Amino acid sequence: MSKKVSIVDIANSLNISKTTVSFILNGRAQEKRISEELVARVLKLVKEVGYKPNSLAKSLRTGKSNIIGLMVEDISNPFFANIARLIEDRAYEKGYRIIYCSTDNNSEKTRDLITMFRDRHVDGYIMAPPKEIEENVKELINAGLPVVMFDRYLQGVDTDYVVVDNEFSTYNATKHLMEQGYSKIAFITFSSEQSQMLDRINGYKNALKDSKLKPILKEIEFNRNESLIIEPLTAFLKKNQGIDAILFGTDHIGTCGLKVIKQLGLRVPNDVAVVSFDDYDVFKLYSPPVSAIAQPIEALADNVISLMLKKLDNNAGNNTTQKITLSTNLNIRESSLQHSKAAAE
Amino acid sequence: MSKKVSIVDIANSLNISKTTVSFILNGRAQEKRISEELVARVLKLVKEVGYKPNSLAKSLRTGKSNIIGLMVEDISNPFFANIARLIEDRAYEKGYRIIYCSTDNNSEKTRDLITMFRDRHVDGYIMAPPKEIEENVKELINAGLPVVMFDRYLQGVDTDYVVVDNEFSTYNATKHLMEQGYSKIAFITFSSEQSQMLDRINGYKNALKDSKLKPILKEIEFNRNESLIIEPLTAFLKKNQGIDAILFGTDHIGTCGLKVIKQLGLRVPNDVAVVSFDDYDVFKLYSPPVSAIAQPIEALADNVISLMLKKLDNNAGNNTTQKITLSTNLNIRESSLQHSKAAAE
DNA sequence: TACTCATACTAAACCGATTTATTAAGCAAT
DNA sequence: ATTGCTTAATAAATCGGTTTAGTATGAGTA
Repeated sequence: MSKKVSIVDIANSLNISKTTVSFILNGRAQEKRISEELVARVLKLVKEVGYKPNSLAKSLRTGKSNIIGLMVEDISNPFFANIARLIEDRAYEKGYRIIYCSTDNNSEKTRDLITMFRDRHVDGYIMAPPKEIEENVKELINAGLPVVMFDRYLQGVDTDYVVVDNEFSTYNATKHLMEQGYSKIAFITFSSEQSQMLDRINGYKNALKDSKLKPILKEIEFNRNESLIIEPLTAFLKKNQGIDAILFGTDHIGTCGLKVIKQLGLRVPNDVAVVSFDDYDVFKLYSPPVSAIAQPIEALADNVISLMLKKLDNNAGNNTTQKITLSTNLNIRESSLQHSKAAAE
Repeated sequence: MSKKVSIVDIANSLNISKTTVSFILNGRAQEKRISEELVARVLKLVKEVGYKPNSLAKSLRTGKSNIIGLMVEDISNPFFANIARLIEDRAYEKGYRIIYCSTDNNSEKTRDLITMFRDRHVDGYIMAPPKEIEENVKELINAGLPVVMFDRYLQGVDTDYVVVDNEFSTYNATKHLMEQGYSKIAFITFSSEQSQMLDRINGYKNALKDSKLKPILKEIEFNRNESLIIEPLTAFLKKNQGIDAILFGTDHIGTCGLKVIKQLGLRVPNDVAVVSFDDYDVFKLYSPPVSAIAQPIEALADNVISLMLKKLDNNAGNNTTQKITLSTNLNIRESSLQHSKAAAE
């Protein structure tokens, strides 16, 4: 019905120029020596008719949008959903809005999304990057656009990022299992060449190396269809019956793993001990409760958004990058306790 | 570096008018009788330099953005995260992008978000609405903007929506508990005046009424801080020790409920049987597995996006609204089976 | 009186597209 | 030779803001 008021309508109503209105609304009244009396009249009318500047037009002219693009692997994954939520909250407080989307770790789709973000003039990019987008990210950086990564980073691309100490986390969790008397410890995870996963694998291997134990590594192809994860997992566990402990690489694979373990009727920890990366309701509520490597989600989100806001502030300024590594917390629960011949019976 | 090419650059390079370029790129070359030879030359150059129209400018002129605004209660809640993900996928296939955000069931924030969406010219609104935004939604509809609701709807606002048969779902679940021999059945849920919750409560009450049992209804204030949910829940369960079964109103309250039950050392289903609305990994993996009312998430998302795309297509067209109600599935698991004095011992 | 300078605004260009209205050239018919 | 009709293209207006460059007015001063 009422076809939204524009800045021209405001100007005409008061018989003044839209320039003046613009200056007033952008807080440049003093600088431009506009009389306090006129400022008051303009603000009054603006409030009365509920005028809001069209941010599209604004963005077109200024090149700024007050929107931050956030790319996660999969928004339906609890880890990413929670981080996204916290980032959204912090950004909102600072007057920024978030557009988010899931990359599915698909490089092609991600490139597509980057161009979409780009021509929507988003002010900054926060991402958990898939592989093979190094060149695209470099382009962004060369164009002077702020980029912050989290969860993982791209080798050879100099950006700010916030990650956790993945290598130590799995090292520590594996050590814990060894201390509890387990020796045939498997690491099951999604196959990936991403930094975080390579680090997790290294941590696991190094811990075993200390005691000259052999790694048992199983990598599973990610698939949105859960049964395609459960299937190879089941096959693997059926075959490798010597395994006495499993470390899962992410919450999702851990959850699937528990389903398989349950289905196979294995007792935890008597038949097999379990530790998973990422803490999650499922692990806390499982019987017995499952030990987990908890990532500091709030701190992650806080650091990510702080870095981004800092970069947005001094847009021209220094281009030193910050690389932040946070530590995790190993929450030890019953699923990974005492394994000895005596205790096992 | 290279300051993005615009339509003028393309036009100048070929010594033609930008109008011509625009017509060609929008598939109006035939209609505008532009020679095939010129069309070819333009398309060639466009591909060569990788020109992409600035969608901000496009939106400003056309009023269309190819963006759909999606407002959920909380993106970190698995039910909403999953729906959001499915909707995002479907929309993406059709060339639409999604901006989503969490309302927190906060009417003030939601109004704010609506204005933000509005001046970003989103083409359509998909929402799980909080209360007291009837007027704002009516405004959208009056302005001819497509609105589709899901999970719940607003009394007195005539929009398309997709919901599940909440009333029958809880009726059915309650009946199931009664058939299994439970008689002191509590319904625990977040307090809310929203349609879906009122229906769930009604279904529960009606089932009890059939057998002249007394309802035991506990409503808990939602809070992002989990301990503020756990606390009153614990108090309630400690006080009402006669309860032999609980029906939880959502996945979140159900998860919290399980934490409390575990903490209090109650056995399921011997001390207390459990059924929850929403199916969720936690329920499938719990020991014993928890019975749940599964919403047809894919069907929900499919219907929502289909309705939206249909409305976007015939933007002018008919304004009949469609109200779709889907049925749920009661997945019966051990947590709600056989209760009798004999079986209980 | 003429010249400078501050004050208080404003006209017009611009961002990058779409869309409306118009035109120039060529040809056929009157 | 004029009119009329295609064809093939374009100039200019528009969307709704911001920003640059400029103007009208009156007071102060040499």
